[in-house]
Amino acid sequence: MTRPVGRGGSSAAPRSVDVARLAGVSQKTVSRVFNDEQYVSADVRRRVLEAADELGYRLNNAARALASGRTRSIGVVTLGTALYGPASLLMGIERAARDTGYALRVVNTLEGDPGGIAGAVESLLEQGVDGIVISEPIDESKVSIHVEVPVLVLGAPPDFAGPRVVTAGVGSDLLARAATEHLLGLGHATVHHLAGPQRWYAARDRLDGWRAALKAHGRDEPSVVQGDWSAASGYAAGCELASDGDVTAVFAANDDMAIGLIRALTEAGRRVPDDVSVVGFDDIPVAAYVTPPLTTVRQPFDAVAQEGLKLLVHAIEKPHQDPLLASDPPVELVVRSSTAPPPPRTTPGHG
Amino acid sequence: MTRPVGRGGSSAAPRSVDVARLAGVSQKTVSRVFNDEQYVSADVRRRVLEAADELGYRLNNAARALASGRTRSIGVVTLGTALYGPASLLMGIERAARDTGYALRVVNTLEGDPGGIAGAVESLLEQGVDGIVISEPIDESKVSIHVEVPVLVLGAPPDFAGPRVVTAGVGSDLLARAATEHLLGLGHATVHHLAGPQRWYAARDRLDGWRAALKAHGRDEPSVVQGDWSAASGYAAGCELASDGDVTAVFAANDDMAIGLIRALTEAGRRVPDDVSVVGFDDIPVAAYVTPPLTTVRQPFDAVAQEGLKLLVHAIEKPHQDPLLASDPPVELVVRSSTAPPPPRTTPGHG
DNA sequence: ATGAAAGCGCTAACAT
DNA sequence: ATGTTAGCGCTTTCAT
Repeated sequence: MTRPVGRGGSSAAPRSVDVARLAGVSQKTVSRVFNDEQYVSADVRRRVLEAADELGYRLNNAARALASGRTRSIGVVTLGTALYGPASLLMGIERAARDTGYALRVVNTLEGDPGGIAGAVESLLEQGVDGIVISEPIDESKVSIHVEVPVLVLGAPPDFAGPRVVTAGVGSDLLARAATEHLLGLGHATVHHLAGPQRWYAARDRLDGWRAALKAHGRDEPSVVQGDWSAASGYAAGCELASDGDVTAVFAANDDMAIGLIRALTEAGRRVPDDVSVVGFDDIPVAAYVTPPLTTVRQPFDAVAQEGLKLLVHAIEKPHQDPLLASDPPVELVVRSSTAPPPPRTTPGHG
Repeated sequence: MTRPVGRGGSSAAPRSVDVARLAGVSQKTVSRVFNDEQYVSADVRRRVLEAADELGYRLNNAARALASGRTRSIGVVTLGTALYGPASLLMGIERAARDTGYALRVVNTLEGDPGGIAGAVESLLEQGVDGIVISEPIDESKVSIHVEVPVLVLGAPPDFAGPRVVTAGVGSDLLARAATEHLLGLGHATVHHLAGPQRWYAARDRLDGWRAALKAHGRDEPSVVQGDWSAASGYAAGCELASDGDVTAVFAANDDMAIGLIRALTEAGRRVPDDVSVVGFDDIPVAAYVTPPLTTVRQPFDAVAQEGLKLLVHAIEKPHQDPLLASDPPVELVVRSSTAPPPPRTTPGHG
């Protein structure tokens, strides 16, 4: 109690001046060392580093950000679900961000959140970020992105535009198309689609890909069944589809729904893949081990995150150059045992 | 080109002085309004808010942090996997953090990362955080947490101690015990365990719970089979266990492994649950829809995250009070169709 | 209930 | 290759 604990107290964190004093150099030189600037002699650098180590010095990021105007951090807006896709993407983003030397700030938008994406972006801006990534956006009241920092939108078409917006990984329609064509190639007359919630761009994308494949091959487009990503909704859809004898192939917009669907089909006495083929989307970790092992399409989350971040960092650090362009991620269809040729038509007529 | 774009340029973000000027008050008053301090007349508050709105003013967090010494953000160290458990926990933490007014900074420790948890903590400290949460820690070279800020460890026993460490959600041994006792209650002579990687506290916890249940009931403790959380490792374990006719019940440390296990058992001709009962852990979204629907144990991730954060925030904001104590999270066993009484012993001897 | 002055710990711009 | 000076935009402390 005889000694103030606050400023100047014994517990105060060491600052760069303290290091400078101990190393016998100017404070600016310490700054140079910690910023890897050139023109510091090896000897001075060593002395500074030693002094810093001795004092347990740590750079103060707030001061650095204030003085430089750069925070060296990137904000990400996620959906706040533990769904495999979004979660994988987030992990990929963290890894990629760290590789490029940026820290990560995360804000969720729970579905139906007040403010939604716009609110999340606002909150990130206030926290201070050099760039923002919007992962798996959903469409809510036309977010007009009106921010000074560059924005990376992962998994939405470029019409999500704004002043400094870059996009990556928008090829999920291609993947959906590949899935549908796999089924068509097996000999199915047409393919039904169990769609995700249409507020999600990811869901719309897959719907588009399915539709494109059907159209390209001149097939009928059966009416779409709506799900909400959950296995429960897949189960409900399966109950509905099981009663329709024309259904021989279904493309589900994610694996969870595909698994629910298969269960409903099986319970209704329709065998998978003998009677009905099912393909999923995502290749979740258990996809290869459910019954039957699921044919599905795999998204290269890591690659998408990595490329996206490269574009974002470029936009942050070279604001006057043209933004880089994203390349389409590779299509990877994993064929397992939930798909097969359609059963022979035993009843040619409908009655 | 006739006008510098930098300082004082037209694109500079408005500061609190600008707001003050427009509102006709002092800069300090603007600060008061934005910090919800008392002693600001309703009229002045309104004028300040209007001015801020007009200019598009946003508080500068770096400056605030520098001046106040508080960052109003919490750092979380995660494992960098998209596994359901860790991902759910992270989402829960984000939500809870935001509810308490803190922003979130996230750092992964990929398994086998240089520096590991200690490195991640160091990096968070440098970024500037008021508290740290270590989610689902793994045991690597005895991390001695040596930091000034409070640390919340989620899902590890308190021996992970340090100066200002609080713990929550360590009851997963209780859940494991409940799972094992469910099997015992069904009449199984003993229960095998398919364990997670023992570097994870979560895995050890479950092992302990299983062991405790067996011991409490005076049962044999079969040798443990090691997995790595993946369905593939569960499958491998299943191949091994299928050949042992004594195995009638298995408790798997997570659902993914349980699903792989069931597949191997089924392929080997051992029916689940008729010949072998299996219980998983986590209640992943598809657990109810795989074949057979999985009996499993559910962790209240949200509740754990919320309680943990309450403790952490308390430790941050009331450093001189005693830390709050965590209550054990509730046990929730979800009984579905992968568990049943053991088959009648048709072959009494081993010949 | 409001304001003035000082300074948080760093980087930037300009010496030397 | 190294040092000096002046802020960055807030909060703090102390007046009033």
